[in-house]
Amino acid sequence: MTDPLSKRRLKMWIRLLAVTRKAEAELREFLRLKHATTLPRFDVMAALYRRRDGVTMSELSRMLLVSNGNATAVVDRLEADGLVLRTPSDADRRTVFVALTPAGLAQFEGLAAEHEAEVSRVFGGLAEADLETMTDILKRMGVR
Amino acid sequence: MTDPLSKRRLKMWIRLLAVTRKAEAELREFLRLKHATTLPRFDVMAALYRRRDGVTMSELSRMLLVSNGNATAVVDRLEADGLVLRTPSDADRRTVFVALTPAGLAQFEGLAAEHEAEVSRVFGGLAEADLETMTDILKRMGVR
DNA sequence: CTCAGACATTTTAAGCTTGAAATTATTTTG
DNA sequence: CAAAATAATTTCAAGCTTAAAATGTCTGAG
Repeated sequence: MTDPLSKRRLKMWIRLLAVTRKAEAELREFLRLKHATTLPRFDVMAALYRRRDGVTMSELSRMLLVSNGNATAVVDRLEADGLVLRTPSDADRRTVFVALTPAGLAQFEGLAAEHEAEVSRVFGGLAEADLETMTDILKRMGVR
Repeated sequence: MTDPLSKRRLKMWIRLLAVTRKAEAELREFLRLKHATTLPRFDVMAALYRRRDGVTMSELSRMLLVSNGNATAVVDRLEADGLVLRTPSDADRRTVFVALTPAGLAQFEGLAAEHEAEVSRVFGGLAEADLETMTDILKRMGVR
């Protein structure tokens, strides 16, 4: 009666993908309507906020799990808007540090609290016990 | 000591996104290297396989949680490759049915088993109890 | 019957994303 | 030291994705 293991894994994956996409779509809409920005821009700014002293482009793309070409493009647009700044490294002239500008920091701080509230709303239907269990299992699933 | 609820929801979301992106990246690489295709193409073909008698463009984009413009673009490319076929509806000339061609069906059947094996590999590290728990909670989180 | 609104799809413009190639800089090693 | 390997970033072409506008079609209220 029970599906073979591989089929159950497949079904779990399909659900995982559906739930994630749904939540992503809601967050994207929130960022667009309420803050005229996008998820990739938010992700980059959040990474730069966590590492206030600056990160290299490579670190940034590793943190966000995106290609470095992608990081370049998003940072280009944020830089054009004056929200982030590139600074060449003195020690290694291949390396570039990226950091939030004061304007970027101010914008992000306004955004962060509302983003957290929105995430909380999106997952509001999830029972607290399930929340802890999920976090636990996801932790074990690791992002090595 | 414990974070407020909204912070815990945020942390869960960040982990959920990371795990999903990691798995997606592995599947994308698998499809590209072993089968010279992409995840969006696979997703469309899988949807058409599940509904062998054909679906409309609107149904397709709802099934995949993507915009209808997006569905149009992916179907365009699959159609150019002879893997899917559009058929105008007799009853309603606004409507178009999309279905796998025999070539598309053949390709997908070859793909599906290997895809399932790959998903199984990607989530191989997940204990069976955790797998069931995840599926359960994801089901409750619903994709209303 | 008609035409205003609803509906299904495509088109468009802009941004996102990727993998690969190109560029520039550093490090290793013969 | 010079050449080769490695590394960080950008550029490129192609495909993905979205929201909004455009196009063509249908339906029902008057």
